[in-house]
Amino acid sequence: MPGTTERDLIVGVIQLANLLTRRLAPIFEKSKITPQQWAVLSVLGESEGALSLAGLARKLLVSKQNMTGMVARLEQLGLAEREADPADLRSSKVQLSRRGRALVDKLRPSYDEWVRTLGKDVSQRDMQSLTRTVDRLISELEA
Amino acid sequence: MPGTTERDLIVGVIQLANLLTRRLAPIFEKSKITPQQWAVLSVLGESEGALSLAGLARKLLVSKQNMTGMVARLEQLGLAEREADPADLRSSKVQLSRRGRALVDKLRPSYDEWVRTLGKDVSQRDMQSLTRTVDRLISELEA
DNA sequence: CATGTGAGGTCAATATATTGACTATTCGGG
DNA sequence: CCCGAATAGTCAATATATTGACCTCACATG
Repeated sequence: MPGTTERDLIVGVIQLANLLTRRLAPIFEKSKITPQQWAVLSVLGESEGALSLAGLARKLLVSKQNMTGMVARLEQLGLAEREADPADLRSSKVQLSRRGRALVDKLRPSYDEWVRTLGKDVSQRDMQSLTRTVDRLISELEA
Repeated sequence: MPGTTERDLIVGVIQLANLLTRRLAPIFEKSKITPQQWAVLSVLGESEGALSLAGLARKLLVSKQNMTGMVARLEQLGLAEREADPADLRSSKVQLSRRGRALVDKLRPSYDEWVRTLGKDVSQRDMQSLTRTVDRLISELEA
């Protein structure tokens, strides 16, 4: 088959992740946040009460060191707040600031709409299959 | 459904990409290269003749600025070589060095084996569906 | 053949992400 | 009760990735 550039699944997933980030960025650009920052804010918005930094890192499957920086930047932007955890002197609790909450509420509809539009060239069945398989592979690789 | 933490497809794909990179790293660690460097070397290994930096960037769907750095590091490692393109004074051609070629040949089997083992908890049908849908979404987002 | 557009490449700034190394605190078992 | 192991967090180094700004060269159109 001449001309068929076999795209490796691994390379494909990494490229797709980069492309998603790139295409998503304009939605958040006016609010001066990045898609990854959105992911953190979104988790914070859905969590009852505050989360520890390590808890956030586990939920988003990134290293705690990475989360240290992410939260520091969100704090810098005035979107998240940290306070000491009285029950554990090592730990701190992170939560949305009032501005952070307002931003999440404001951006949520645009984000959801973008995600809905995403698979427009792909059948709903294939999109559901994709989500399921991605979750399975994540579980496999986490173990 | 209490306890069901809906994982967003976008977030899932990004997490999967990060996990794949993390789990793949040990294969390349002894050779002092990263999974992304492997991707570049692999493309160079399969291409007839040399590729321009911009051509490499297009093939791997990253910015030319990123590719500048990637190739510089591969050159630093003695795995790739650049030479001026006589047909275009702006451009240069990148190709594997002898050491680079040897490294690709050496690592190829381990990489292929790792990829084959990847979907062991997932049916072959779902893996093929995944590959197809990832490619479709990439096309959609590239447009 | 001159000029403007666009393509190839680099550099700088910044965000994301990893690991390694370290401190401080918690917690379980002897 | 105390001590070693595990957990929470930080800092530093490095790779990946983006955009913006800029230079050089190619090429088409007038």
